[in-house]
Amino acid sequence: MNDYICNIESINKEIVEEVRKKMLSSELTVQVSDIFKILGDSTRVKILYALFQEELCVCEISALLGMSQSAVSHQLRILRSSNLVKFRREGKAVYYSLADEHIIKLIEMGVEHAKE
Amino acid sequence: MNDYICNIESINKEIVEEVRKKMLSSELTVQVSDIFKILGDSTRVKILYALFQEELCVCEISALLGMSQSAVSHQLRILRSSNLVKFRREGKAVYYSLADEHIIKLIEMGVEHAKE
DNA sequence: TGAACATATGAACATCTATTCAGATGAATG
DNA sequence: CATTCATCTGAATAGATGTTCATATGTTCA
Repeated sequence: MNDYICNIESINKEIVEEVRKKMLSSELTVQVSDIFKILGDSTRVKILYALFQEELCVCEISALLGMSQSAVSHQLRILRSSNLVKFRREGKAVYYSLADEHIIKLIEMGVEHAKE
Repeated sequence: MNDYICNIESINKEIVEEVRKKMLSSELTVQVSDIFKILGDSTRVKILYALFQEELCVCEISALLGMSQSAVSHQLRILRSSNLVKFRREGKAVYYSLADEHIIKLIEMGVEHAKE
């Protein structure tokens, strides 16, 4: 980027500084946007919402969503590594469930926003 | 994808159907994930959070974030087209502000989640 | 009107992302 | 222990995304 600074009345430099003080830390902002990035894919939202209703194994999820088992598994990996889901093995099947229902509150709030 | 269906006890087909009934509509899910997609970039979260503090013009935002005017403008275009920000022209400058503070509630909830 | 300034935009580019495909892993079962 | 089944994983690929650069637009002011 260039270091261009516009000439709008000098007082606004103070405003910028005031706003800067109230900003979230850069790390926190990145963490927050990382969470939203995970919710920014409809497949993952569907998986989370399904697991909110019921514990499900991989093949049930792929049947529910009409997606390949592989695609679902890749997305589950992302959800696992962000600690949004947990899983247990039962024989050949692996059952997934929500690690924390808090994430559903976020989704529901997104739903509220979308409905407006 | 392949149409493979696993052989887990037949009763689970009923479970899948039960869950399917409780799922959000596909369009709504896409709309929701589209909102999260917008929040899934730290630059946009920073811009929204800054505008929550104060109405700002483009060059103030770019000074605040240490980003080029062009990059900020491109992001503002995305925020504009999702109706998250509004703007008014004042001479040469264009001042942006939040269209709806509701989006901040979402961000704050993301912050809560991130802090855990 | 022309120069200076603030912002917007299109093209180009590098990076990231989601899915598919092929094959590996790990558990049950005969 | 070989086979079958459910799941996982790595490589490949196509499409999306964010930034930069150059330039266009629109406003002010001399």
